[in-house]
Amino acid sequence: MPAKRVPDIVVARLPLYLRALSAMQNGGKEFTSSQEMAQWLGISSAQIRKDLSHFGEFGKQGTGYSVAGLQEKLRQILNLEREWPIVIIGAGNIGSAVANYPGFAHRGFRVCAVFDNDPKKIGSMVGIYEVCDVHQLPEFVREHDIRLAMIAVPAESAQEVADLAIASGITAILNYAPVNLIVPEHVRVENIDPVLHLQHMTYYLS
Amino acid sequence: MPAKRVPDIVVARLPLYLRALSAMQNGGKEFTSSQEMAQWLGISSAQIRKDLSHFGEFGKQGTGYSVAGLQEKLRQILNLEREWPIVIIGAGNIGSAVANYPGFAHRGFRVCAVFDNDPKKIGSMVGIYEVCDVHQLPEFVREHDIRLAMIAVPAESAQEVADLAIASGITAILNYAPVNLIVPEHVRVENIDPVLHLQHMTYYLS
DNA sequence: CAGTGTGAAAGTCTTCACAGCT
DNA sequence: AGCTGTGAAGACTTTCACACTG
Repeated sequence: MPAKRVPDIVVARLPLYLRALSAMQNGGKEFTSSQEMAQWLGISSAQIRKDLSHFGEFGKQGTGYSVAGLQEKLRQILNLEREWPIVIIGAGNIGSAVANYPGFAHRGFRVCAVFDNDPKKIGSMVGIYEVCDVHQLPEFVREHDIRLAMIAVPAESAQEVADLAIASGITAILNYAPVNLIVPEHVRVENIDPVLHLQHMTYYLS
Repeated sequence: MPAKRVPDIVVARLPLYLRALSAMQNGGKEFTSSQEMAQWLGISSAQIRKDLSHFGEFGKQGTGYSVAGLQEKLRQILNLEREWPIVIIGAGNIGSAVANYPGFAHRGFRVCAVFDNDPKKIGSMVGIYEVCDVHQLPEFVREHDIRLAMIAVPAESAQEVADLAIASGITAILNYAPVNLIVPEHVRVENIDPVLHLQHMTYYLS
């Protein structure tokens, strides 16, 4: 499918397109156009067409795109035709909230376990999950062939926990700790730090 | 300060620099260089120097940057020398986790109230906050002159809630709902959707 | 016609490489 | 020597504008 190498920034927009298409489908739409999507997303229609053109020709001239059809294509491209298991490391505020977040299930992911190193938390329930000892992480990850982890531990422990996860076979990390993780070449990290966003916005608040 | 117009992408990196500098200061460092920061952050030293050069000359040749000094400069640039009050709208999983997140206090922000529209939640406690009726939002925002809101409500209500917040005087929104908010020119929105990050990463997991 | 797919042009961002300061 | 600040070069991204198609 990736005829040539596709810029990462293009790949990053595909999930956004997918999200818009889902919303349109819920609204009962059957067809859409690059213009309509563009308006919805606040970007240019040319960009959407160009982005999609990296992967194939999914539209019909004069008609636009089938909402269901384009969704399916994007799911294929993003490897979302299967369900990905995820582990959460850290059972504090954020870890618990993420574990109970209902938004994963219908978008390709399933949280399968929550880990922590705090003896007080191990064994307790976080939603439907019993918190496991982080020492069991390697075995669990290997046994269930898990690639994705979300890290929601304090900044001080994040690197350590990431190292453990990677040694266990994790190759993609969504990191909620406010630190830059150092990881080997073959591992991808994305970060979520709300404060970074807030500090970005305060620049524009005179 | 902004000699000319500074690219937004440059502004977005300043908080990252600030975060790295804080960590260095906690580690007892007094001076650093663009190279050291670059290594820490996984970007190029030239980029850091170029970014900073938009705002002034903060380093000393041969020596580098004073960790404390550069931090102060960045705080000035980002308007972080004051503390910004924030309201949270939505007292579910995410809203509660964010309300109790200890990471705001020392980075320039203070959560001052949590709102919801669910009568079952209104009046209950979320950490140290009593959940207020969202109908009180306009008055509260005006009275305390609040500019920043975090939206953590279900996707279906997010736009409605954003409109209310904006009408009340909010001009910057950190949106946790998985939808694209449509807002007037003068309002800034940043989005956090973990699923977008996960879907981005699965592209690279064959 | 309305709307795609796409080269070519324009615009933006990053890296290079080096003069110059400490 | 070591490291900054910065024009100029290079790389990357977005937009334009139009031939073409259903």
